[in-house]
Amino acid sequence: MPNDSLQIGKPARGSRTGRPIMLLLDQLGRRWSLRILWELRDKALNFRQLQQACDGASPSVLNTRLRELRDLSLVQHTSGDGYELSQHGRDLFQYFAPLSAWAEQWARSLPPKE
Amino acid sequence: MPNDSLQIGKPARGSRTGRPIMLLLDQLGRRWSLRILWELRDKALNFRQLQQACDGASPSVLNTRLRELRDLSLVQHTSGDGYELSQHGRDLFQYFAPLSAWAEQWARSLPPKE
DNA sequence: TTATTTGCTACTAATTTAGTAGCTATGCTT
DNA sequence: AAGCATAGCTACTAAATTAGTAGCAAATAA
Repeated sequence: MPNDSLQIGKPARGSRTGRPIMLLLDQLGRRWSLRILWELRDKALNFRQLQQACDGASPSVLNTRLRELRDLSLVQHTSGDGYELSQHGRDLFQYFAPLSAWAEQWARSLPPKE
Repeated sequence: MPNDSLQIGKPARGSRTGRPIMLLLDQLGRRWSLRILWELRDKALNFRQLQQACDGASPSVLNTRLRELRDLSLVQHTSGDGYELSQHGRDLFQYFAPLSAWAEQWARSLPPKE
């Protein structure tokens, strides 16, 4: 089982530097990463609940993404409640929390049919 | 030329709702999206400069991504300077600006070799 | 013991992205 | 005007990622 998780120091996919911000942008740019953090924002979800919350994302990608996010200490798996944001995950989420409101405004200003 | 850009109201890839936040998370979860916004954060870059800044991302994806981001009014193409963040793009970037510093802290706290 | 739930793994198909080449339009420069 | 350079791509194939479906093993519940 190959582990393709990102690592500090080890350059991210398509980045030669390995700088933390690049690592982060790379990870968040992988499909379902942001969504997972979003769905776990205020409650733990078990694997299948999370899968549903993510519109039925396939278990293989979801599992891969969860492994990566756990490796990066953004998500953790508890025995009782399933998956939840770790302390780092919650810290990070602070920055994204306002995005929902922002997106509503933004969307209203977009030209229709687009 | 098929246009696969995301649209408000039209559900995002893998989302049935079409809610703006889902649209946004979907777009930002596409490869190079976040990176492009990041690289354009404080200066305009022309196509090839942007390509270099993005570690040589292939022109085909880059162009696709730029088209999507332009459709979503996050990036704009000026005749003189190339690509730059639009007003919306700059607004959005505000939320990401602190991530670099955050990522540095986060990285330090990660277990080594991981 | 049997059934359910949970967290996956395995596999193939489809889609996305990478990588490379090169075309077109525009603007120099000579 | 002819040639060269630059910018913004398009086209194409190959590789990698993600989707979609089936189902298994361990833990829990009945």
